[in-house]
Amino acid sequence: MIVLDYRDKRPIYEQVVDKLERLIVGGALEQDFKMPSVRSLGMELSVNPNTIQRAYNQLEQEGYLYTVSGRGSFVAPESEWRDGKKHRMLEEWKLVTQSAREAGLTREELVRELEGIFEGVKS
Amino acid sequence: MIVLDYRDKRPIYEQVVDKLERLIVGGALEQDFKMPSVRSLGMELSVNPNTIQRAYNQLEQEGYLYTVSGRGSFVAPESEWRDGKKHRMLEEWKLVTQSAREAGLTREELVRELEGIFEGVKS
Amino acid sequence: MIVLDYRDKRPIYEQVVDKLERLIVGGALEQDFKMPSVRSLGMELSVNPNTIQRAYNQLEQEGYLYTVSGRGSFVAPESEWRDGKKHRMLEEWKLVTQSAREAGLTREELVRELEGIFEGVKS
Amino acid sequence: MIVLDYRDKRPIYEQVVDKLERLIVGGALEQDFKMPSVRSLGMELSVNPNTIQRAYNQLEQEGYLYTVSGRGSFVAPESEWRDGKKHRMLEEWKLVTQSAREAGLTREELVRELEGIFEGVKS
DNA sequence: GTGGTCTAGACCACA
DNA sequence: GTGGTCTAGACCACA
Repeated sequence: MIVLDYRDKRPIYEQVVDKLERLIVGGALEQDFKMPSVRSLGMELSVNPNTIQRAYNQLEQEGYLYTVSGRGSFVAPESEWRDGKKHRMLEEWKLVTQSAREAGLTREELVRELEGIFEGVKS
Repeated sequence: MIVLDYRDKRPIYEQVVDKLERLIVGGALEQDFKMPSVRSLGMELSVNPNTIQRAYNQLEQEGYLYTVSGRGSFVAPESEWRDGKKHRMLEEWKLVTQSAREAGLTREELVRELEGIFEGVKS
Repeated sequence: MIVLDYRDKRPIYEQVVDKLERLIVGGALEQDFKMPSVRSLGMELSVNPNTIQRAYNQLEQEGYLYTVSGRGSFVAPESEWRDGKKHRMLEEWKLVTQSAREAGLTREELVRELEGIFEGVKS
Repeated sequence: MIVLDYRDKRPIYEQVVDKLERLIVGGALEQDFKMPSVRSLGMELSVNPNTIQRAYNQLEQEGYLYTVSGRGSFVAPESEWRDGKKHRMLEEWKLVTQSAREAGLTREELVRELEGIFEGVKS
């Protein structure tokens, strides 16, 4: 399901959050999909269950998961997280773009890169 | 010269690096400008000189400062850091833009924001 | 694991970097080998953990180690450092050879020494 | 006579030693040439006379200069420093070559570089 | 005075 | 337990 990169400097729980978030945003995990238990995912990744729990908690807080006590964690409907995610990404993107401008990158360069990244994507 | 944000969760030395880097990249500190000594800047920010030292070290490593032992630290010529900075910013920008696309932001939205950010800037 | 030379005028952290680098380059420490913690190596060498930390940081920056926060530091795969190391060594070697030439050493003398150093080594 | 590089990390007195040594070894300063006074050279380089004094002391110790009290410092005859210099350079060269070998550089690579460095030099 | 190194000791996040 | 950060304080080389 996920592969951790031990050479990544971010804490493990954050990597887990990131990977799972991508799977959900990318549509690989559908609404109401039952997530593996913290224990079993911990086993699979050779990671302490506490670490998985922490990741699940954060995902729940950001609206990606919902928990039914005694039953487990499930993927939340897109409406729960879609706007928050888009909004946060846009804010981050604006900050980075601002910094890019200050570092001397031009509008033309960035537009060109943008075209490359969106190539073949229907908006 | 700079103001620390104690709500920022990043370590102090990293904030100092970031602020000073912005001042140098933004042109507020010119080539060969003598930086305050680690002791005096430490006093000014109510921070241990070692912490400032660490920031200066990192800035030197990234080409923003050069140090003459026993004399002080000075702002390096733009040629030392310009290209590295642009390159690193572009790489970061591409990653964030990629993530923005995955979060559902469209080319049109990003181009519109781009225009806003570069408004009135001659490329 | 290593022995410090207190007559050496280089700073301790640099000696530690040097010794560990040799162990890694020489193959004595294999990929993914778990390095001793900064605390335990500090104890062993009667040196402050901060000093070891500094050495580990530098080794990480040069690609010899990778760190998993809360787990420890590990030897990075050879691919991470091999090329950089060879390149830096070659540059240093060229400078020293240039100086040797200026000091009056001849091509013949140096080739002879070279043969001695590479004696019995299959290229 | 000499130009200092303030971005060089070595202490200034060491740079001065190095530059003057090169001038002497390279034959630009002949035997018994009267060196400028520490004061005047200090003025010329915008450097404290103490720093120059320190450089002169070291050069005297290595046999490059001799001092006649009240008269000044003079370039020593080649016989005073030639062998020591060659010997020290050869030792350093052997160490660096040994390290180059350990880093994976081959005899063939080094011989090729050697030919480049000695190109057109009569031994 | 200035940067560079080091120690002892503390507290934190993470696992 | 492990690395990461920070402080207070010390001593050194260099200028």
